[in-house]
Amino acid sequence: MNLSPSAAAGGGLPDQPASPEVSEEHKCLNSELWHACAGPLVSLPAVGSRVLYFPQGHSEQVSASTNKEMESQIPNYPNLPAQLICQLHNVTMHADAETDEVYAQMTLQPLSPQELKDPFLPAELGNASKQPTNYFCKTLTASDTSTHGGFSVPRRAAEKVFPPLDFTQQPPAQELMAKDLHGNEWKFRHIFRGQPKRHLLTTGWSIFISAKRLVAGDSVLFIWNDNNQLLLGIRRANRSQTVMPSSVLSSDSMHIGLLAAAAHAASTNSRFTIFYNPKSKPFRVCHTIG
Amino acid sequence: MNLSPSAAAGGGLPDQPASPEVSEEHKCLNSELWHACAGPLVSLPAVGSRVLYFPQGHSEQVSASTNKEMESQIPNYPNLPAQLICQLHNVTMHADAETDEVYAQMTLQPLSPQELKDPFLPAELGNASKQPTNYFCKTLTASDTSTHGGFSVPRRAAEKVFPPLDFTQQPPAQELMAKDLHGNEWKFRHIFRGQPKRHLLTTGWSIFISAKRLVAGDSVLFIWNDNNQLLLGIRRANRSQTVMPSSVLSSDSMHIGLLAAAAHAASTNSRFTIFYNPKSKPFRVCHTIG
DNA sequence: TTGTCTCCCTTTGGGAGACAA
DNA sequence: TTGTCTCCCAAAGGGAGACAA
Repeated sequence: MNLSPSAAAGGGLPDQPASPEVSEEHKCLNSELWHACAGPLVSLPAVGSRVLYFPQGHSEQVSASTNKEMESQIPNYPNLPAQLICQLHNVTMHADAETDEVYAQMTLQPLSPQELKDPFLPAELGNASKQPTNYFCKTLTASDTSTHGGFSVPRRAAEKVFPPLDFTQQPPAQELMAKDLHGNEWKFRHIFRGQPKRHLLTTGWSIFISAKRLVAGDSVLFIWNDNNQLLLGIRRANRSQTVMPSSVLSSDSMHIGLLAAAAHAASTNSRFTIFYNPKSKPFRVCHTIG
Repeated sequence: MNLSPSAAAGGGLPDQPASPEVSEEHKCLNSELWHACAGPLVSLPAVGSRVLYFPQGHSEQVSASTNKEMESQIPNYPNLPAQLICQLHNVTMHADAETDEVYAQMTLQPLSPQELKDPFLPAELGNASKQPTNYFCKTLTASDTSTHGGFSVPRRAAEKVFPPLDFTQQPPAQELMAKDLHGNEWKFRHIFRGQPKRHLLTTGWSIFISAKRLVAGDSVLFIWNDNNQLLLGIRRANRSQTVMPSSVLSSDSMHIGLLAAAAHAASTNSRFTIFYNPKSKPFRVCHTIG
C-alpha cells in the first residue's frame, strides 16, 4: 500500500526538503486557490489596513478547535484590552500540511493612542473576497470515493474548467496535471465515455483520494491560475475534531501564549503574529475605519 | 482500503466517544507499558517530590520538536528565574493519539522562599524506572513491514511473553489479542511453522502495521500487565520531525505561552501544567533535595 | 535462529457499460 | 445528467516453505 503520490501510477511528488514548512514560505501560495478553498464568506483585510483583534475570542476559538480544556487558572493581563485596534503589516496564505485546510498568518501591530488620532484613509475598504470564475467545486459522492472506479465530473464543470478533449479520438481522453496547495502535482486520466456519455477522472484518482484521506461529503475544487496551471483544492466536511497539539504544549500554555503575546504587543506597541483559521467560528478580525 | 482495526480481519476497535482526549483521562494508562515504551533511561519523579524546571530549556525543546522558528521578539519575563524549584503535584501518563508516542503531563507548583526553607525529606529518592521483565521489544525488519507475510517473532521472546502453544496441533497456532496504549484491541494469528520452525504473527499483522504507519526501524513491544492482558507498544525510530501545530498557534504564541505560564506561576506560586516528552533532548525536570 | 525470496492462490480494486433516479 | 451496480480482468498481497546469512 503506497499512499504517496510519488508512486508509479500517480503524479510525481517533488522531493521535499527536510522542513516543508520552510519551503512553503518561499513560494507564494496561489491567492485564487486559497480564496476558492476558504469560500465566498471569507475575505482577508488588506495589508496596511486597520483591524480589530479580539484576543479572548481568538483564544476560545483555538480552544474549541483543539478540544482542549483549561486545567488551571489563566493569569490576568491587565494591559490587555478586550479588543485591540491594530495595523495589519503582513498577511500570508497557507495550507495545513496534514489536511490541506487553508489558514492565514497575519502580523499585527497595536496602534498607540497617538497613532489612533492620526487621520487614516483606508486604502481599500473591505475588498470583497474575489472568488474566481474559472473554477468548479464538487462534493464527493460515495461513488467518487469508492475503490471501484473514478470521479464523475459534472458536464458543465468539465467543459468550463478542463481543456477541451479531442473528440475525433475514440474515446476522447487526455492527461490532466493538477497542483495541490503545497505545489505537489497530481496526474489524472480524463476520459469521456460510457452510455450515456460523461466526463470521468480515472487513473490517478484513487491515489489522490487515499493520500488526502477524502471521504464522501468532502469537496474538491479545480481552478486555473494566471499561469495556465490547473490547481486542485479541498474543502473538508465538518467532522469530529482532530486533537492537534497533544504531547507538545499543554492547553494552559496554548491559551496563555496567545493572550500573553497580545498583551506584550499591546503594552509595547510591537508586532505580533496570529494564525487565522477561516473555518472556525466567525473570526474577529474586522475592518475598521480609524 | 480500510486502515481501521475495526475492519473485518483486524481486532475490534471500540466505539470512540467524540473526544478521545477526554476518554483517555478516565482510564489509567498502564504504567509498565508506558515505561517500557519510554525506555530504561526515562524515570518520572514521584508525586510530592521537588523538581527543577527550566522554562527556557523546555521552550527550546518544543521549538525543536515543532520545527518552528520565532517570527518576532519574545517578551522578557523579569519574574521568571532560569530555573524553578517546584513541587510536583500530579503526573499522568499519556500516549499521542496520532503516533502512540508516550508523554507525561505534570502539574508543578513553584515553591516560595519560605517553603524552600522547610525541611524536606524526599519520600522516594530517584526511584529508578522499573522496566518490566515479562516483555520483549523488537526492531522491525524490512520483512516484518513488507506487504508479503507477517512478523517474525524471536524465539525466546515468543516463549517468554506469549501464551504457550498447543504443540499437539499441526501446525501449533493460537489467536492473540493485544491492547495498544489507547486501549484498542488488535487480534493476531500466532503460528509456529516453516522449515526450520519459527514463531510468526500472520493474520492481523499487516493491518496493525499500516494503521500505525510503522516502517522498518521502528520497534514494537509486547508486555503482560498485572491484569493478565497482553499489551502492545511502539517505539518509533527517529525520523524527519513532524510539523505539528500548524494552523492553530503561531510559534510565537507557543514559546510565549510556555514562558508566560511559568512566569505567572512563579510570581503567584500557583500551579501550572507542562507536557514532558521523554523522547526529546534530556529534559530538565531533575530530582533535587530541598 | 531468523531475514529475505519466491511461489501460489485469494482478495482487492481499477475501469468499462448497464441502468435508474 | 449523473450516481450506483455489476462484470471482468489485472494488480496487490497474505501465507506457505526454501534457502542462506
